[in-house]
Amino acid sequence: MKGIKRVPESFFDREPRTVSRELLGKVLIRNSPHTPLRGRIVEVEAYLGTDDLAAHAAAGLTARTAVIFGPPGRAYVYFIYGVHYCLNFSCLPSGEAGCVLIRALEPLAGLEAMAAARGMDTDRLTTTAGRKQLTSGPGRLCQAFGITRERDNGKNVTSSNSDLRVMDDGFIGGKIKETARIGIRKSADLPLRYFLEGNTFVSGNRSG
DNA sequence: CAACCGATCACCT
DNA sequence: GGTGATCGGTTGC
Repeated sequence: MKGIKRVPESFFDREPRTVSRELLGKVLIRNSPHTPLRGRIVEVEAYLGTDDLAAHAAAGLTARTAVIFGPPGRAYVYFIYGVHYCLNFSCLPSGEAGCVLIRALEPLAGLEAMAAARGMDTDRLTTTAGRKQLTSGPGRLCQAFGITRERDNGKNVTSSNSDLRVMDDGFIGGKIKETARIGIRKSADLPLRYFLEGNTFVSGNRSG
């Protein structure tokens, strides 16, 4: 794997908004023995500390939110609507809350395994619309990468010991667009959603 | 201990 | 564009 660099833990030891912008274009990697999975991060949302009423951290430090208040660069995985998992990365040092929700990936490698994990026919991978179904949306990308709370919550995504990692392949993203976050009711007006403008794999209909 | 609610998706019209 | 599925975490009684 040439030209691919690890992302240091200090990358995540910053404000969620800063981490959000710089995460765009980075690569999420699942190292499973037979089929490594890779996807480029194209859409994220920042969730702030106890002041951000839309953030789980607003509930304070509980067993559920411990990862958000813990060290930076850890996977915070939660279960939502009784159906889906969502993947976040913790930001800021221990004792301070903040995280970034991963909302969409552009699939790069292991697409057939992702389709299998999602129960999709591999025939659909021949079209862009079909490939978009793999990882466009927080619940979808978790299913494609086999991400669950039981398996991944608390993992250090900057550690070479982890099978779930964030890497930098040198990709230079285009223009970053900011909008309000999706699917929340509280603090819904804050512009904390970030995505690569024009990228096909951004969730929803909006890509520019 | 019971009730409530949600950082979603797939399928329906 | 509308809505049901489905369940863990939190809160209030």
